[in-house]
Amino acid sequence: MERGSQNGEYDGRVMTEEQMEILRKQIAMYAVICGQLVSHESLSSKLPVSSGMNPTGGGYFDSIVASPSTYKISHRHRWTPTSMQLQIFESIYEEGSGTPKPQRIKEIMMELSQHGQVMDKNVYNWFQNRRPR
Amino acid sequence: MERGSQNGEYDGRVMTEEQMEILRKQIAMYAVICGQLVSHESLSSKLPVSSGMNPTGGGYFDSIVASPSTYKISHRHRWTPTSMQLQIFESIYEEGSGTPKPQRIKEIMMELSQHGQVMDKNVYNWFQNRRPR
DNA sequence: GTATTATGAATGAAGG
DNA sequence: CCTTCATTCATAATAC
Repeated sequence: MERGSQNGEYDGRVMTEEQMEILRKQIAMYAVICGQLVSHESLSSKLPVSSGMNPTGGGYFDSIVASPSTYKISHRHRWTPTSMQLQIFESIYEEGSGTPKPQRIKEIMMELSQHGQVMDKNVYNWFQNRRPR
Repeated sequence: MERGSQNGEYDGRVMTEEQMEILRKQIAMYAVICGQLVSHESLSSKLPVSSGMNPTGGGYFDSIVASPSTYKISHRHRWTPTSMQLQIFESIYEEGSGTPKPQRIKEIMMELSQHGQVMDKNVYNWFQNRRPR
């Protein structure tokens, strides 16, 4: 569907088919590895893939991003509101009543999307986080 | 359609942010599972088990997190399922309809406790939270 | 380039 | 169930 932008100034939602293919392969590889590990859990043998994953609690995306450098899809893992969106957020926040209802969230999202890409969840999270901090 | 451009337009977009998120979660989960299984093979004595260890109630990833020395893990205030428990949760969730009855909760808790400390309430909460999110 | 801070996001738990 | 709050984790932004 339309995402409300006429200016193409964001690139966070772009994924090429090459990148999708990498993801597919990674998932397939993990599936195979897990299957093998579950089946032969007691038959310890060295895994060929330890470089591909980062079990030390770190990045989800590292192994994806760590692919060939021709990808322009920079590290836009996390949404950041534009300054205009922030102003709107703040003014709505001022007028009241905590975290808006889902219907209201949707409306706010629609308004914000005039000023940059945004999803319902982003709006929800913003209000959830705004109050305590 | 041409889609060879690397100039910053999104003409090659074939995947939405939501879809990317799903893939990302899949990969993350596999990474955790693999990490857990690998640890289990080589460091089986360090796995959190039900034998009364881990009084803070969280198996968490302690066995796979090569914990940064500066981070204090000792007090974990909220329960976190181990990856093995998560697998069990998910498979039960797949076959089931909604939140289980108290008796069933108890059974599930017993099974899960083979893989880390857990209480009835944790199981209940997990099923309560699983659907909306 | 590395360390720190601010804040987006995920999720366990409580309340209605 | 659904909504709300608290805690924690991850990371973009910033300071060093």
